[in-house]
Amino acid sequence: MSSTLNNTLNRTEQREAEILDAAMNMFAEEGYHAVSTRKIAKRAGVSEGTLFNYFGAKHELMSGLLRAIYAELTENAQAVFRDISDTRARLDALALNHITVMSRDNALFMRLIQSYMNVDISGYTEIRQSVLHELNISYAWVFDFAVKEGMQRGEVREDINISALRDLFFGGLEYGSRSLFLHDAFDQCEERVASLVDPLWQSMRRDADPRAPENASKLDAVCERLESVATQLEKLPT
Amino acid sequence: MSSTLNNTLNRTEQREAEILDAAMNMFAEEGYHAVSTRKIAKRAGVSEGTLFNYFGAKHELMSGLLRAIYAELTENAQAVFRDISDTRARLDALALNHITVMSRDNALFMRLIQSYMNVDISGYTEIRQSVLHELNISYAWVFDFAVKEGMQRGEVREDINISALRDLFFGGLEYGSRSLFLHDAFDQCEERVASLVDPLWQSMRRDADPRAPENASKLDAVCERLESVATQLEKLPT
Amino acid sequence: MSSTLNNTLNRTEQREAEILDAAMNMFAEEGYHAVSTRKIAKRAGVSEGTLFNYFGAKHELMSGLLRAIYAELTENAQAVFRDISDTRARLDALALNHITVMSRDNALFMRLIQSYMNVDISGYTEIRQSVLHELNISYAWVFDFAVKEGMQRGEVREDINISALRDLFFGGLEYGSRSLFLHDAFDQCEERVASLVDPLWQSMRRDADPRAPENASKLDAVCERLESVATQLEKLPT
Amino acid sequence: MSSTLNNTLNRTEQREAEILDAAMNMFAEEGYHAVSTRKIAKRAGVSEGTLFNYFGAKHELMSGLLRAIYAELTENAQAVFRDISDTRARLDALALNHITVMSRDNALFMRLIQSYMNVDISGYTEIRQSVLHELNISYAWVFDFAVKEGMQRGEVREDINISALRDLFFGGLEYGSRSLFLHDAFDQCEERVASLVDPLWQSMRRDADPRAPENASKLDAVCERLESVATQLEKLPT
DNA sequence: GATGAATGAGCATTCATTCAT
DNA sequence: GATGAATGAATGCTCATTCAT
Repeated sequence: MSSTLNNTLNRTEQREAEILDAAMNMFAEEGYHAVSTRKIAKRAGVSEGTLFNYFGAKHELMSGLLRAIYAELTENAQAVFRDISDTRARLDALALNHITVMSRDNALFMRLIQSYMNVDISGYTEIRQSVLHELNISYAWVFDFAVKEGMQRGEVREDINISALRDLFFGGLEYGSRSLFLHDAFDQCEERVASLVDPLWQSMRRDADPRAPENASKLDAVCERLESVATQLEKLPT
Repeated sequence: MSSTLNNTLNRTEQREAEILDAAMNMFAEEGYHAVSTRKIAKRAGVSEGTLFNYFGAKHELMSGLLRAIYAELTENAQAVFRDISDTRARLDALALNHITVMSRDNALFMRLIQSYMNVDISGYTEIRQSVLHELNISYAWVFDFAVKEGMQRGEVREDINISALRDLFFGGLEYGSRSLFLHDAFDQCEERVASLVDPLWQSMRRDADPRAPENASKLDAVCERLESVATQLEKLPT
Repeated sequence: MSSTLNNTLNRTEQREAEILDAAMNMFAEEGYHAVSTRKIAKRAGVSEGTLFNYFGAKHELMSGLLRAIYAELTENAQAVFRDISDTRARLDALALNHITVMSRDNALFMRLIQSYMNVDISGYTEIRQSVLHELNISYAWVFDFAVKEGMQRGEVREDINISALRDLFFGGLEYGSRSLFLHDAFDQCEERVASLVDPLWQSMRRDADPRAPENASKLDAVCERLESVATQLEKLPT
Repeated sequence: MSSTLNNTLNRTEQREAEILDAAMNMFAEEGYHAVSTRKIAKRAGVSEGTLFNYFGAKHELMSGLLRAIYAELTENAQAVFRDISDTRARLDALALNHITVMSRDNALFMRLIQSYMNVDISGYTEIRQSVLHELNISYAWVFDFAVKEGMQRGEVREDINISALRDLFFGGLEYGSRSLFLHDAFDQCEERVASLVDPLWQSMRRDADPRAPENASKLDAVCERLESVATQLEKLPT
């Protein structure tokens, strides 16, 4: 994370990044509520007073963190759109980006998010105003954008339920990320990403499903046979 | 929840259910850390001492709750297997069950789960021993069971990545549930469930995908052709 | 202790003894404040309610215990007076009795006493009314009695400070007992008792100090010599 | 105690001393368990938070106190060794120091010690590691040092049981201190100290005991006799 | 006589936050 | 700008004791 947040700037920005970095690691390791501002300050090498000079409240550390992470996620996504134009390849790249960022620093990002639900939201009615929700919404755009461009290019069908596919996409990635973590299997990240994206892609792509090769070829065989029968019939004298 | 936990029993079981009920609602409304044992006791109409006589620690309220919910989920799943044998129909029913239980009582179950991640798990290394994880694992069986039986009956292909599909299934349901909540759209629960299950089902079912547009048009063409052939044949002198 | 407190009687006395026995062991092992009435009841195999039926308050368990122990101490002391008449031998026997009772059951009696200071006495002004003080006073009689009888028989000097010697006697035994405990040396109990009593005995016994044999015989020699010189001088014609 | 701990220092040391002072008095008056940190903080004029900023736990107040007291005891003892060289005089001075420190501030030091046994030690097996034990051991050196130097100078016999005498010394002082307290007799402190040390000194000193009454009267007789003889000799014609 | 569920005041300790220096 | 001592409300939990059954 250091490398991400600490891109050298002036002194105060440096400090801010150090504090955020410390908070990031500690929240991830122990959870939001288990970490005191005292400990964060100590780990960041500043006094408690200074910490509160930079971030007016503990929960602002959390928002700061989330913003930084979503910023990174979004930045990477933009690069994906710039560099890749095939829709399927874009989805793979977005998924890989998501799961990679979420899993970096010991695979603890999801912990942050989950911690935050309790911090930021003190009643479900408030969820709509939460920082997390706002970020989530604005980031979810990434999936929608890829899919809609795919439609325009004719790669993606128009009659899909985009909202359901989005939920499958992000939900699947979150669970998938957890699975990888639990099996210490981050080296299989790419295969897993492919396995997750594949079913979604099949259900949204315009072209025939190459996944039903058996049926397809059966159908082909039938058609062929039928064709020859028909041809023969047509040749018959009436 | 009340209706679920309070099936009349003896006095102490009644009490236990009342406390669990109060805890359930308050955790859901305000989050685990935001609710004190004091408040839970008051809401349950007992003294704090009594609360701790029933549940030795605050986090045991949480485990108690989770266990109760997973028990219900599992029980319902068993009914699904008993009453339905078609695999696709089973997946729909399991998904509906999941999303229904998760959403009941103000749609806050997911909140509980997420709260719990921070309670139960104070370092990621511990996740494997957590109550939540244990329950999750033992419940996830439900998806695997449906799929494997589907394979035995020849309804489901054998070459699927069951783990990835499972993550998509539960992750998608979790996000889907959140979406429904955010749009106050629980009345569209069934459609949404169908939309979520559909892509997964398409990618695992054995038969050709009738949805695949290419095949569909091919099939249409074949049918048309066949029709005309048949017509001609009928005109043949016998 | 069981054997001491449980001399079979009727049912309720039996119960009372069982509770006292449990309390004794637990107070000794963990200290008065570290043991709850719940735990004592459980160890004694009765309900909490029953415990309070027998002993109206927790601190009465303590008084009960102390009374039982002092009763035993006193009883043993009476046997000493009955069976032994030599004062030095009596002091040795009393000391041995004291240190033995104090050390029995894992050498934890002193723990009880010390615990009790804090229980019973909530201000130093109250010490005079405490059960412990009362028992202490009435038991301290044992030392005074031995010494005073020794005086009457001429074995003990009349000009001693009996109060100071008593403090040395009991204080020395308490510390001595602790020393034995700390060195796991209860097998050397008798030697230690002798070493403790000896200095006190020397300072109170009437007869010449056999410890200063050198000086004593020197004095005898001088006296003898002087006597003969004097006798000779008296015989001289003036 | 105020005078001892508050020797003006900087602000925080001052505060620390104030808290320790409050704790000292309250523990002494009411006992460790009967005093809450709330009350101590109030008496010290600080908030509870501050109290815990200075002393991380209640029991550290106790250790802090004990350390301060033993430090004073040890310091005074060193002065005794510096200023006095006669062994008997040293023992008297050490005893007076001990009983004075123990009795200061309402004669409650022993209360502290005894309280502490229960705080620090939750099973007898732990006694050896307790702060109190450690302090006790390191302070007991004071007696041993005096006695061993006495041996080197030939004032003290070599065949004594130093451990037994040490137990009599400290045990006697503890009980003696209690006696003085119970009789409101601290003005007789010095006589009492002499009475306590005397028996011990007699049993360890090298020279004959001039106190032995028998010898004394014999000596008186001899002196008388010698006087008369001398008188007669003076009358002799030279 | 025995039980054990219920009580609620009390406890040690934590923590985000402030503010004088 | 930085500090860190000070705060005090709040927290999870314990426990001796009571009393309806």
